[in-house]
Amino acid sequence: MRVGELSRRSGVSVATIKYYLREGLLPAGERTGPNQAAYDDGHLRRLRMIRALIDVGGLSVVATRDVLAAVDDPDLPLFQALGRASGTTTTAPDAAEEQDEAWNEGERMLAEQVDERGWQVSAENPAWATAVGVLATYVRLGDADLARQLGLYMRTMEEVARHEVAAVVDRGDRARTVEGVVVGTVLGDTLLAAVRRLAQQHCSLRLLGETPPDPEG
Amino acid sequence: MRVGELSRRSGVSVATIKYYLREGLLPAGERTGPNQAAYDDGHLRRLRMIRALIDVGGLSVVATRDVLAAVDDPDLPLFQALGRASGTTTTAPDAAEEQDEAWNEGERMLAEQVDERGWQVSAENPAWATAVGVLATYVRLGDADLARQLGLYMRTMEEVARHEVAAVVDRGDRARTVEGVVVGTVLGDTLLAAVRRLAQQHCSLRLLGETPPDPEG
DNA sequence: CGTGAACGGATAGCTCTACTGTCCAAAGCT
DNA sequence: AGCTTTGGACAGTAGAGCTATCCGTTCACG
Repeated sequence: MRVGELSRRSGVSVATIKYYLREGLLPAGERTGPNQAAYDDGHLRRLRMIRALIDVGGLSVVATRDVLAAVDDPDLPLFQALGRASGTTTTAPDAAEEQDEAWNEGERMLAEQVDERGWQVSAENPAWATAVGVLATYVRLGDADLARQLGLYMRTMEEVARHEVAAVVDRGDRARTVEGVVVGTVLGDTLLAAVRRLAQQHCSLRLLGETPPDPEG
Repeated sequence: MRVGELSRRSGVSVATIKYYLREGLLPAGERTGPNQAAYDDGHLRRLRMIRALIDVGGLSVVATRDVLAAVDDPDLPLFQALGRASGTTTTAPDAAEEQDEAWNEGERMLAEQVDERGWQVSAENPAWATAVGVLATYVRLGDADLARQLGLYMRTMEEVARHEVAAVVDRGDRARTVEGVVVGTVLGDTLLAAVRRLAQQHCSLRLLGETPPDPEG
């Protein structure tokens, strides 16, 4: 198919498809002439993934490009492609921030918990800096007791991750597998956050007896 | 204190403080003359919160304004202020999207699980639409089996929410409590996502035996 | 074979967000 | 008195994410 059909079938405008081609999110079509190219179902699938990562996952165009590059790299260990994803999701802290007291306190908290739970993680994982940054922010805001939730978060996320990783091993096609992992991870963040809000509503109704927001009419 | 000191103590430039005042994120200082105003520690705390929500939580300026407005509204039930927060975090789906098959499928999945777990949540909660949107996206991408993780997510987030809600009830000052809840919820999303990445790395090393990314030198 | 739409490629322009800079007259400090 | 700072208004800026236009093919159809 050519770009017009790709546009019609994906719901993405031709101009935007051209933009994604320029930015390297979408691989070029197969050349069929000096200035003609053909696209296939792979391009269509890729395009739908791009829109999902951007619209639903909230990734930037650059982050999306990097994540997809990791998907396409056959040498990258599976979940490492994902560290890549998370690194592009959250902005890296500037060097200045890493030198203050709250940062050290946050890092201490995380290291302690990681050690206690016997997690095998590398400090190079961008998620490490992100987590420390959040904990440091709690400390700076004087809500350090919020950081006590860290143990709970680690316990529950370990269970989530165990299931997610287990659900992935039995697949065949690597490309499809990686795609599934990326989508599951990026969109999973959004889904988890939404489910958390629903759970909070449920639990606050249960425990605090706040009036339900439903006006019943 | 006046704006210069507020700037020095918060690390936010005077120009940006003026901008936040204009945009209604920061309440005006107490007038001490026709063109003079005084700010207090409350302003400083608020300013730090604004930076945390924007920089760490990833909220937009407008979303931050809305969340803070909910914090300031004494009539709003506690965790409903939060639904407000999540509503501004994720963009609402356009009406067109809600009419397609994948959307209905997603809504069916969520409703079934919510019913099964006996959750008391209202469909007006913006998190509902967000969750359905993610599930619908899974369906559209042909990764509907990812949606099977929904039960897992709901189970774990219920535990997280139960602890979070319980940790909140014993506080005294309502304003401080709401602040803590907002910070905990918004930054908690970021922290949970980062912890999930670390857990995924840990679990994938454990289960799949992928080589650790640490180059050891 | 002619003709009008669609194509790829390049480049310029647009809208929105989140600031940043400049100017002003009136305080404030010293 | 003289320099800085203030509150307030408003213009300008940089980057993100498209969108529009132009150009010289190329294709599809009569």
